[in-house]
Amino acid sequence: MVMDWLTIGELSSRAGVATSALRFYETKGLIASERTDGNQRRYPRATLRRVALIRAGQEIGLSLSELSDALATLPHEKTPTKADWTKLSRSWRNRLDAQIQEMIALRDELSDCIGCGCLSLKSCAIFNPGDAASDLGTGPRYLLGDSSEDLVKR
Amino acid sequence: MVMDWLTIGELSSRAGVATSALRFYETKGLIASERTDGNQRRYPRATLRRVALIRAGQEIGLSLSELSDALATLPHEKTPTKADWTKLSRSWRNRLDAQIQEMIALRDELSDCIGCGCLSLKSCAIFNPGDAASDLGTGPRYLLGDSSEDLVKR
DNA sequence: CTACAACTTCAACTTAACTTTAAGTCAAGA
DNA sequence: TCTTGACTTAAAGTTAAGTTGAAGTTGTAG
Repeated sequence: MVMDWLTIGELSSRAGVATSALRFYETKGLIASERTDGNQRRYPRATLRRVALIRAGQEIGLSLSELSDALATLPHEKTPTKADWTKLSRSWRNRLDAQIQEMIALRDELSDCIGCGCLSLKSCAIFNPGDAASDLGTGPRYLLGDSSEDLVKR
Repeated sequence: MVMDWLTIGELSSRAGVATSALRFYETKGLIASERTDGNQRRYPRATLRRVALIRAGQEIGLSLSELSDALATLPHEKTPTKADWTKLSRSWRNRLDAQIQEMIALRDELSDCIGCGCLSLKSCAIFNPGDAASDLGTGPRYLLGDSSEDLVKR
């Protein structure tokens, strides 16, 4: 007795995602459903894989809005093709690679720091405002004209 | 004319952190200040380095509450010793190393995925609920008794 | 002594990704 | 038919790490 349409509860337990999250994804346009006469959601089976992609993408570090863009190219009612997936997974892997490179660079800087004991912060890349400022848009930023000299004195 | 105490504005521009953030850090106990007769904050010079440590720790991916624990061992009014810093930076590097290892594992799984085209998700570690569930406490989790079979059929 | 920049507190707002609650409707087994 | 459990919506709550704004006070240069 294979169901072609899943209730939100079925999708929830099979995909391992709370119903509230599924409704939330739907408001964001990440997934889509049809309605019964009684106004209840029914999801096509392909949504199962769509949700799996969302989870995988989040694992990689993608935000829902980024995922929204990525999934926009895939059909809602059909399982994505091999080509679809190859394209997606390749770009995700590249992203991961870049993230890994960044973290390795950070670790190497930190290793240098340990060596210098950070009693002379001047030589310590991790404390260098110039570097640290290239972070997220919001949050603390180093102001123009600042130098790490200030951290060094005394 | 070296000042031994910094106003919040001075600390802000020298550390590259907004005054609002500094007040916020103070409410969290990450930094501490004395007050003038007129109730204005004055920070000891060592706070400069403390804020630098906070920034560096955030860069590593630590939350403020984790940093709170880490900084709790350091004196507020004095520059940390070489031993203090060595201990801290070593543990941070280990943490970074672990993060890097996790990401490399994820990338390798994803690489396998690309190979298999993910038309047989069964062999695809990245879609495996058992793995994905070991994530953050909040957010979507895979429920007991689920298997990735559900994602595979059809 | 007067301006005015810099400071003060407190409360409300921001974003992401959901969860929780309230109040009510639908579906299905006994 | 009745009784549950599953579903519906809308609004409010959650956490992190701050930012913003309002209303008032302090410090200092001229």
